[in-house]
Amino acid sequence: MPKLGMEPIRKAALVKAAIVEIGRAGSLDVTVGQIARRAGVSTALAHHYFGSKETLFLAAMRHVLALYGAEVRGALAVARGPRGRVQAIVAASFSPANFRREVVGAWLNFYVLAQTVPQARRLLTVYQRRLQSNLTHALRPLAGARAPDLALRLGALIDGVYLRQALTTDAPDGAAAVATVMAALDCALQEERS
Amino acid sequence: MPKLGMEPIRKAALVKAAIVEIGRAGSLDVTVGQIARRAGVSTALAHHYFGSKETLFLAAMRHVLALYGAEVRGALAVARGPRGRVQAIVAASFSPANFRREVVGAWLNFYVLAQTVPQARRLLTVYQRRLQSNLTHALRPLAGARAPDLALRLGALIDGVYLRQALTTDAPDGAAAVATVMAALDCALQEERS
DNA sequence: AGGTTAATTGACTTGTCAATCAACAAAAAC
DNA sequence: GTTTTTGTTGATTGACAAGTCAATTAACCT
Repeated sequence: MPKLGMEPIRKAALVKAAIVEIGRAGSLDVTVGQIARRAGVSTALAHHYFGSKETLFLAAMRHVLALYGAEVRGALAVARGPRGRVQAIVAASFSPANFRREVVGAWLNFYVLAQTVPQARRLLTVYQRRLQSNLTHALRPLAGARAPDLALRLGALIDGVYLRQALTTDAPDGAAAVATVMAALDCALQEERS
Repeated sequence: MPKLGMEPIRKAALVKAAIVEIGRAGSLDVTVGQIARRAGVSTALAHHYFGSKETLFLAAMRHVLALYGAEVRGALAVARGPRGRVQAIVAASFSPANFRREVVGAWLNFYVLAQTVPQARRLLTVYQRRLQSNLTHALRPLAGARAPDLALRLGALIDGVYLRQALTTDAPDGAAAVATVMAALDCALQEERS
């Protein structure tokens, strides 16, 4: 049965399964067995490729963060004008891919993981810094010296709206989320002009 | 050794110990043994009074939420003017008691608990609704019909700023947090006036 | 004094799960 | 055609933790 070149395929499947299981369970209390079963392999294989549950979790985090980063870059590439760039970042944060219940649940638990696992914290910190930096650059032409402060505010607002999604039973509404954040932006810009 | 009327004392001690341990561990992965030891009792006693780990966690949540609610009410009682009322709510959210690392860590994990335990979700939902309602009432004289929308935005911003505290290694800075939120408020009010 | 009740615990049961290991299958290399 | 490498798993181990129980101590009541 063994075919060659399985490693990347299995790893990818396990990472994806881990995200799904964490999202479904809404907790990091998922067994390697659950993840492996969903990926269609044995627990031993999961350990074979990742060495430990923690490593697998970290790989899952990296995957989610990478997806998000790619989405932001993609949206930025086609965005026009400073305000368009900000909107691109916000919209990417609430894109259907990132704003699904299971993904939000996984994010929430990655925050928890970051409390205990230094490497997880580092990953999240890097993400946050990059978001902050992206927002600041996009805001610079609009808000000048106040750009960093505004970026902080908008970044926190994005996180907050995201977090609240974890509580509501309703289906996620990305458009409404974007509208909320963009309204805050416009109000800040109006303040700027005056 | 047994003195009478221990129940409320033990329960309180266990609840407090649970919050501390959850905050310290940064995760719900704390054993009843750890909590009991910190409270100075045996694991059996913890089960005797609470019946299950989950019930103990729910009691801890209720305690944190009650503390927060009391702080908000207290601040509202002495606040003057509509803007003062908003500031009171915000300041209570970032008061030294609520903005300590361990408490923030506990909050974060209560969000996680709410993913799995319906009653935990109900508790958090009630808190959020009350915060929303308080903010809306305070904002009504300032923002009129836009009060609900603004309350939503400010509420999410509070949550976001709070969440970010869970990641930084720095000591919490409640004043800066309040400033961030109040800046957003002022900017929205300025928009209103124009 | 004797019975009831609250407080308290150590020992035990039961279950679970991460991680390991020994073994097997097939492709590749020689 | 044997040997090595890669993929794969069932079975096992060792640790740990939630929840139970029977037994103990002391206060309270009458």
